[in-house]
Amino acid sequence: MAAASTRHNIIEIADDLFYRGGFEATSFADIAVKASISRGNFYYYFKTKDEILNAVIDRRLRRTRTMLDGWEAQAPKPRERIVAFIELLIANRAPIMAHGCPVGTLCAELAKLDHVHQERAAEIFGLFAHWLEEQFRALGADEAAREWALHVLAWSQGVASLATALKDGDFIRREVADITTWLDGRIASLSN
Amino acid sequence: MAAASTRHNIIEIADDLFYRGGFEATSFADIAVKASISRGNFYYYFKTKDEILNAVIDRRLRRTRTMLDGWEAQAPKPRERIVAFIELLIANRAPIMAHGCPVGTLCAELAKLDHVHQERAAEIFGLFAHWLEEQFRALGADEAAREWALHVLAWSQGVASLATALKDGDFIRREVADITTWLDGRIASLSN
DNA sequence: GCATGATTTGGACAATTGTCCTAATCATGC
DNA sequence: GCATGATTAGGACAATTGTCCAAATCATGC
Repeated sequence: MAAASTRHNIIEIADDLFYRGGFEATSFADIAVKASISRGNFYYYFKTKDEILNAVIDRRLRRTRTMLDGWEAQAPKPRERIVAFIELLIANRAPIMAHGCPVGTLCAELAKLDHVHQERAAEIFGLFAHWLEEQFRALGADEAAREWALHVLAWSQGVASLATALKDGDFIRREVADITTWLDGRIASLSN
Repeated sequence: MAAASTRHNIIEIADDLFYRGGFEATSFADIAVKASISRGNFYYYFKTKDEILNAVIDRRLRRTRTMLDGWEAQAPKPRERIVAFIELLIANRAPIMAHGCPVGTLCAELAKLDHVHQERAAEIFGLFAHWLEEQFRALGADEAAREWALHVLAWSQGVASLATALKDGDFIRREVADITTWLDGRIASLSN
């Protein structure tokens, strides 16, 4: 296999295992077995565990940007774009109930480990926050744009967190409906 | 030292280390060193790591009940009781920014580990949810009590989660103010 | 002050961890 | 078809993990 594709394959599998089992609990051996390569070959691509983590965070940053760009391309109205974000909770509710939000749980774990890459992981939140802020700004919310963006982000995180603990999928549906109602209320308040 | 107090001391230190560094990342050795006992003595009290985790969850459940009872004793009005819960976020904002919410992060980690005790840990959320529900019921919110209780809980979780990632203490203050405003809005809606 | 059980000690244990190395195998250009 | 560099394999390594044990020390009742 070409080097680039092997490398890509390792990152993809590490990404998935980090999400499902956590960063610390996932070993070199776990990734190597799942990627069907030897541990020695693994070392050829990544010298340390932090290097893989770094690559995984890079991948998530890239994929997040792609997803956000996709929503902008597909939905012309800012409201529909924000709704697309909120409904991620519904689309991913099975994995969320099993393993939580990929962003939130990684940030939480790295905070506990006091890991050097915790700020980089938090950048994924930064992407969402900035993008949501832009959407609210496009809706006409100038001063409140940042605040509302963080609010939507925090709300989603809370829903994911509680859904993981309580294993309640209906709760996600209800909260998503509430967030949407809140959003429309904000939008309505702008035209006054 | 008496056996009961040694045991209690171990649990107390394990509780703190689990919170600050996570369950998996905290080793028997870490706890033993911090508790100033030998690893052998540790084994005298707890045969497996799951046993300590179980004891720590028990302690957290007990302390949560005590805290909730305390709020009920100190504040006669349900609104003030709920506000006391919300303001936990402010009182504990330094540790929250460093290590997240003790309940949410433990539940998230145990979910990833697919740990047998994950339901027991989620019971701590259950205590808060049930207590908040009772307060809303006392305010006159019958049908909505459960929904509002879970909403407050999720909101708090989201604030903690984002504050940990962004290391933003002011964000906590703003969101706590928003939750309080929301609460008063709900209360006002009940008297109509 | 002796006997008994509770408590503590220090280390053994097999397994697993992240890291690192050497030798083999592969692909490619000439 | 040979030489060269990229890729892979397999295992060594010291450290750490959770678990477990036998022997020593302690406290207490008689």
